[in-house]
Amino acid sequence: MSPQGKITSLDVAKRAGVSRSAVSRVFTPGASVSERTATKVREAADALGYRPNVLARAMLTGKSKIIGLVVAYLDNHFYPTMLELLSDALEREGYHVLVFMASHTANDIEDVVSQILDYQVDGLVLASVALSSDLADRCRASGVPVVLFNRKLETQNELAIVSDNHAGGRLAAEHFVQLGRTRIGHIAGWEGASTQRDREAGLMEGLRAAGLGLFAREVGDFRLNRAQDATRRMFDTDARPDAVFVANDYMAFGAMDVLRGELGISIPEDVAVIGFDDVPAAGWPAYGLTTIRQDAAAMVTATITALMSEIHGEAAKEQAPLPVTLIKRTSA
Amino acid sequence: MSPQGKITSLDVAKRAGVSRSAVSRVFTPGASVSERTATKVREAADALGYRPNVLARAMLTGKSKIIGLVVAYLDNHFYPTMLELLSDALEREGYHVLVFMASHTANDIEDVVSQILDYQVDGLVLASVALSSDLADRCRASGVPVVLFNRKLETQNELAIVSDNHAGGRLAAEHFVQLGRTRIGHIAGWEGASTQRDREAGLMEGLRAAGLGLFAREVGDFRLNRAQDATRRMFDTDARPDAVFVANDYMAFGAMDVLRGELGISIPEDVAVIGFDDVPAAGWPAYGLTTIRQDAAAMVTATITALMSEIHGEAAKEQAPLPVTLIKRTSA
DNA sequence: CACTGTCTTGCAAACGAATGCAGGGGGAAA
DNA sequence: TTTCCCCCTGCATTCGTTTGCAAGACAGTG
Repeated sequence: MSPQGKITSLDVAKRAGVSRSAVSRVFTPGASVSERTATKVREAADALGYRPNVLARAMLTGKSKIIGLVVAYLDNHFYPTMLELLSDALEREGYHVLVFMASHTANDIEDVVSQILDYQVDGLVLASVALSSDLADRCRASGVPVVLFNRKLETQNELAIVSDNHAGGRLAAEHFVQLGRTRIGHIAGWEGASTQRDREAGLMEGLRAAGLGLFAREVGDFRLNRAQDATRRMFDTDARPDAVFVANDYMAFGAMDVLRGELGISIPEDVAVIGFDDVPAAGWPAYGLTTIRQDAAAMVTATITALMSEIHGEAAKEQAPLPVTLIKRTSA
Repeated sequence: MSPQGKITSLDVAKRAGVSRSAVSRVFTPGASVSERTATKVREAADALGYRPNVLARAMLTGKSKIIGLVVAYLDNHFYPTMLELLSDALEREGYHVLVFMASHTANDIEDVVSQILDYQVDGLVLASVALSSDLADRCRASGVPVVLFNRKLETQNELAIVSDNHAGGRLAAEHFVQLGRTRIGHIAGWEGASTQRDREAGLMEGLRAAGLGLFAREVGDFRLNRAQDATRRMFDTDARPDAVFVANDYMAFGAMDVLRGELGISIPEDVAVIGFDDVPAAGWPAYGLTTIRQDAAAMVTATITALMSEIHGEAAKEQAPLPVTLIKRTSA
């Protein structure tokens, strides 16, 4: 009970009249301790306010019980939601989340991942972050399981948890067609993202099936103001689309604001809008955004399942894309 | 260069033909190493892909370079924003953020904080989380600096970073008065929160100064659906308010949705609405929410300054509440 | 009473790096 | 050339745990 310094297992051991090993065993589930010493130790520990030092344990066991999360966009509400679900679920498993922002430049991911590995994380979740192949190798080399969240790599055989983005794009196309729309525009996200490519490919396939082509296309890079600019460009013409598929809800909000607020276009009468994700705000009446829902909870569950399998040595099996649903609201 | 196992400083030392100490010193800024061995070591380290183990270093130095963050509401976009700023700024200082959700029950904060301390964090940020006084003591006892973010404790002398919530409430009142509104309602947040109390006290003071009282009051607990219920209750009467001060933007969105969508009330003609925080969505045309802006960046900066002072042993000086601004948009 | 088997428990060696201390080497000054 | 001093470097200890190993305790059985 040093006034300022930490109390160690040795302090507890002394007070309980046992060895450090005994103390350790009391706090190690499944270790062999008699009930008598266990209570003695627990009493001493409580009295002193002792708790095992996770870092010291981590050194020895090689398990830090921390999962690194690299996340790029926190302004798109899909990711805070995901973070909350992930953190909650991991806490239940005795893990915790160390957050790393990759917001700045694109190629500092290298640095970021290096820093994470320095913390001896037990696993790594990369949320909507592109991973270079040599970086992937480095991670594998250091034996840390990596899961890509909402992004996949064609070239690598990394674990990737994604929704069926292709099907989602196709659903959007089909809904537009069913509404009788023919001049369909697309506001794309960042073109380096697999999600973007898949969603757009699905859209194109759906249009083609109805004998249609893409009427207009602009890039919004998954950023709000870029999406707004994209919208302005797309509608600065006489031949305007009568429907727009926006690659995610976040950008769709920006697009709707421009359409309604700046251009006086009414939704869905003049232009129907469909987004992707189904973030909470999509359901708020101010937007009433028709969208393709990704099941964030299922994605997180799948992420954790995969992570835990890998951590426990069983190679996680490839995860099929998770199903998406068309949520009809007022914007289309 | 063991195929799977970690490479340690010993591996690098062998390859470079020096001792472990030399390697350590190369990676310790300010240590005494000759340029010649430094390059030798760096070469060997690069070749092997060596990076110092942060956990091992942490044990010895007592500095883990990790900051714990406990956060309750991630659905209110003020907090993701804050998290992004905080994480970015801390990364710049060489720290990282370990996230803990306190979303569930109220009294598991005890557990949560204990768990955090197990990780030997260098500091602790509690965002909109109430801290019992004995818990505060335990933190102090373990020598971990604690900063309360957006919440303060009357009884304790904990470091607390808050905006001038009182002034904010008063600004809202004054703006309503200036607009000629007289029947002013208030949708309160969680009543245990100091922010709520201060904002309401400021509102009341402002009203009183104009010879007014509160016309209606309901509690929304900082939750969206509770705020919507609160709005329904408040307007389920013939004597309706002509202005509402909602304790944060997040609830204000819910209130506006109910007013416009369900009750057909127009904003600001029938009812003026003012929120608090100025989250990004408040500026989106769909809401155009007039609000009291908290400067999240300044709050984060102040948080980090305080934290770093305490970590480096200089007692951080008490931080005055940060100024707030009335942002006029279309809702009032 | 002796023997064997099952539980407990302490000892000591890890884990990977930082650092005080003392010794070695080299350069500069006389 | 000698002496002195400073700069580097290696040794060994330390941080707070876990865990294999072996010994001790104790009960059950013949």
